Amino acid sequence: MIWAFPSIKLKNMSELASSARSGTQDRILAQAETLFMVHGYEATSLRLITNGAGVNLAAVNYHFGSKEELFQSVLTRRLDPLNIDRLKLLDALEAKYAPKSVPLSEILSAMFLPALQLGRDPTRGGKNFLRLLGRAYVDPAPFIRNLLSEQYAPMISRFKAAFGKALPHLSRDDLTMRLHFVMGAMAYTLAGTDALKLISTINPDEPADDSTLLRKLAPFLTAGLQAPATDSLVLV
Amino acid sequence: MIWAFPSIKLKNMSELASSARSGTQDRILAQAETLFMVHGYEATSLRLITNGAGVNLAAVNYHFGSKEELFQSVLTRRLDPLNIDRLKLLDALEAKYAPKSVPLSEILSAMFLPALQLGRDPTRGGKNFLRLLGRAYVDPAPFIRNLLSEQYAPMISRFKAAFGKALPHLSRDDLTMRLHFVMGAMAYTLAGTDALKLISTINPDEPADDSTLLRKLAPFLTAGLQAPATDSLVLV
DNA sequence: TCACAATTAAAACAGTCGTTTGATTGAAAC
DNA sequence: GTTTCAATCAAACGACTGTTTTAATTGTGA
Repeated sequence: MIWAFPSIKLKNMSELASSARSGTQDRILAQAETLFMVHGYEATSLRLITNGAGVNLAAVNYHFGSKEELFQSVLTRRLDPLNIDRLKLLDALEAKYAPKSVPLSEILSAMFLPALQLGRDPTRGGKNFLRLLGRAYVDPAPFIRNLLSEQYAPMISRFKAAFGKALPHLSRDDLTMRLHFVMGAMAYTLAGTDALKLISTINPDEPADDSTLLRKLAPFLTAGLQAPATDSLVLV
Repeated sequence: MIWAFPSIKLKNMSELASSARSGTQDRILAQAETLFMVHGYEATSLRLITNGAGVNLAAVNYHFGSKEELFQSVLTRRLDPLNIDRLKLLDALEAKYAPKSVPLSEILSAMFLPALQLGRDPTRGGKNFLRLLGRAYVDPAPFIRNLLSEQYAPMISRFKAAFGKALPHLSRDDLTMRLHFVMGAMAYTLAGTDALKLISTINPDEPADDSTLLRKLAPFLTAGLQAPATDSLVLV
């Protein structure tokens, strides 16, 4: 193996331009994004990706090193900018309301609006990537779990602090669990329209698009987060 | 192939007893339940299952027919009784409150209490099965999606009607979406404690067990379902 | 004890998997 | 014009996949 990651070993500007010009990396990433979304990580083979992208099988290992690193590249190239956008919005909100807490609905907006915009922008992955993200949240593969927790740790801790400030009546553990529920509802919503069939046959003429779903999700989560902290179930 | 499913071809009572006595089917089911839970369907090989169960590799195809049918057996042997319990509770509630609607928190109890009891009963799968179920909800494999929707269709439609009666202010589509969120939060909660690491480092001395999580989930969902139906996000 | 079925066992089947190798291409660099 | 090196290619690597086959073994009713 001479260079596992030739695209990283950039000596000058012309090489940067040429590596971007070739397009095989982008074709691989685009095809992998779609196939990982449809079939999941394990069930997607490199031959399926490379055939669909019209490139040689060895191109994945040459450009990305391994299948796991390809998946990581697929995820981070969209997720990094998304989380940066989220934190920028939260920064602006906290500056605006300081020293008071940011209203709950506004914190949720800071989480959702960047995802909504990304979902409507095909050049940034669009709906495909949102679904891939939702599936990644619940994938059992250890390297995906580690990848996501590293990728999300800074963003989540910032938002958790903001939520805690806006919801002073919740204990630390209660807040943790409720954020868990928020992530779950969001991940499941992103993960797939086909999962909707579980609940009911929705009107096929006007399919519930992802942006509608996300908009409907916000008031649901706001009310859930604001609920009193008492247990409502009597255990048997 | 003489008999693909010998356990189904039951000629008399003694044969039923002997097939249950052998124990290799049960050992396969137990091991498969654990491994499918930990690694997911695709990443779990039959050799991993049979080695762990201490049985011959061919035993899976002999007793269950195929890997997919093994997974189906793992799922349905727990899920069928669970959903029957849920519907029994809902029946009792509707009889008690008829002709008025069942209170929201009671409907949610009918969904959660049977799952809570199952989660605490190791002889019925316990926590392992609950996590397996949470993962199955979001597995991309088509046969798992079909399996679940068939398995859940009657239960969901009954509960959806009850929810609709208790939440008359919601349109049909809004109700559908909110039930979608409910299922998502529940699936994500069941799917894994390790997913909690995403949100925060929870106190390792007192790990949030599944029953606590489910009890905390109910007030969250109750408030979310009762939220007004207006969109709270201004789109850009 | 015999016969017959149910079950288990070892081995091979025909593929697919991710990855690596070695040769070939093509375009800059000197 | 030669050198150089990233990029691409076909081909093969060894390991693993779910499934099937064939044989041996077991347990049970006649």
